[in-house]
Amino acid sequence: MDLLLHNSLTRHKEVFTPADPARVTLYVCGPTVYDRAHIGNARPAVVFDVLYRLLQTRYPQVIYASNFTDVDDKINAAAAARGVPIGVVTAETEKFYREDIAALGVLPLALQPRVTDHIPEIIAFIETLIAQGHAYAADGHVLFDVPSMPTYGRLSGHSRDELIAGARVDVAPYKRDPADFVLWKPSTPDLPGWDSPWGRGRPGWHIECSAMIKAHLGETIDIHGGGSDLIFPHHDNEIAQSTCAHHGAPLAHYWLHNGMLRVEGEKMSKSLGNFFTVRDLLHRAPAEALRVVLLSAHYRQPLDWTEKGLQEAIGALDRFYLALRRVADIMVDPQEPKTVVAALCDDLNTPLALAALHALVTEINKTEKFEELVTLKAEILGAGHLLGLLQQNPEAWLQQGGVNDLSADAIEAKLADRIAARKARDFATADRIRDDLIAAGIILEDGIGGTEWRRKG
RNA sequence: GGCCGGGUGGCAGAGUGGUCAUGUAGGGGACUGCAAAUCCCCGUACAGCGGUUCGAUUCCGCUCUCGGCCUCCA
Repeated sequence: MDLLLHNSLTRHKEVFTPADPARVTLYVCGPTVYDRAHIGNARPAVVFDVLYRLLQTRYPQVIYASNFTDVDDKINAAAAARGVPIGVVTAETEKFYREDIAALGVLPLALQPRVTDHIPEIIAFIETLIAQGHAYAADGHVLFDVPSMPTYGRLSGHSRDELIAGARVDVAPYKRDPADFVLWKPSTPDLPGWDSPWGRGRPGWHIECSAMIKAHLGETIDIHGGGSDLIFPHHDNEIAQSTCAHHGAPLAHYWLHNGMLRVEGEKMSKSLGNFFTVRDLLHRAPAEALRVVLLSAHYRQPLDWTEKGLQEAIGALDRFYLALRRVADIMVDPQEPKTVVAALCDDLNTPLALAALHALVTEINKTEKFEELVTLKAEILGAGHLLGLLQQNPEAWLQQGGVNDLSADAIEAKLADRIAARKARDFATADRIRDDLIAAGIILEDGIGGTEWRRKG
């Protein structure tokens, strides 16, 4: 089955054909490490994790890199505000990011390069651009010469003229052309800086991705991903730098962009007070539920983060794990179901994949036949593996609770009392015990094999 | 102002030129001591106006409207 991906470059779905099927390369723009990851940061991490998982089922080697941008004015500001060295902010934020993203079931990446580890490569890259006549030094800066690249702005659809016409900021005097952008800029002694042919300075925003892609993946990669807000200027500028440095070789064949997150219908912003960090949300809801929310809309669509949506995600996982609990004793080898694979192969249609998973769950709930239970459980777990879901013990999900909740032992004791009461057909006592447990957030289910319990999500 | 992308049932959210999304909420039924869970059934959703077509929610145009980017941003 072909894998179709929507290529932002052509604005069409295209069949994915890697340049070298033996070595598929993927790069996704990572965070600038100055503050806790917010839920919007988590969307590309989770979405491209699903792509990574899907690619791994189809190709023997997938090399996936995502950067940490650890040189940036926002970092400088954050460090100054806290009165700590920049390295403290970046090291701490990177650690938090890794923890938060791992909690969301994102597979670890082998390549997570940092800008500060690639300064020589960046300087070399800039020197190449100057030598090729695509960049120039001026007033301690090095700028990319936009008019030297006729196809500049193709990804975003912006022409250089439109950019200049729509410019809302004053043009720096050292720029030859108003559209030129910074590759290298001077640093004052109090700011991080490195010696360079143009004096002590630091890299501009876009150059690090071009340099690190070249260093780790090569001149041309298969897939480049990131948030849609990066299309312009970041990705257009990456394309400009890399294409010009590499004699016209494209930077990436396929460009994928995820849509932006909103919160309760509003733009997420610190000033509105609706700025959720992943950490905050992990305290309020199970990580797996956050992941389901992030996959419940197609990655290119905007996603409205709502409390209702989060509760629905918890409900969906309850349904999945309830079905898996019923077949907990059956051992299977996970197998990717065709319906889910087909959904994901159609430009990562995760809502459709989730619908297909619901259909499998309905099927397993309906059947008593052992052979069907085996097949369906294998497929449900296989779907879960592709989506990064359903990898925990059903009881772990269904009985997870907060620290102040009733302990499992206490619940089991009450359950034993109730079973005795029911045996004696003392339903008044049995119902009173059940009501007590419901009040404590415990839901009971009397089945033919005994009574099961779970915590209300 | 420029460049993009949307408007689907109470809500969330796929998709399609002509019988079905799916989930959730709601109504009914089966099962249950009663529940819970599960299963079954139900409600004539495609912003508006034109056009193409035997037929459009799906294609084209216009209008209205929402959002992203153009400035740090996933």
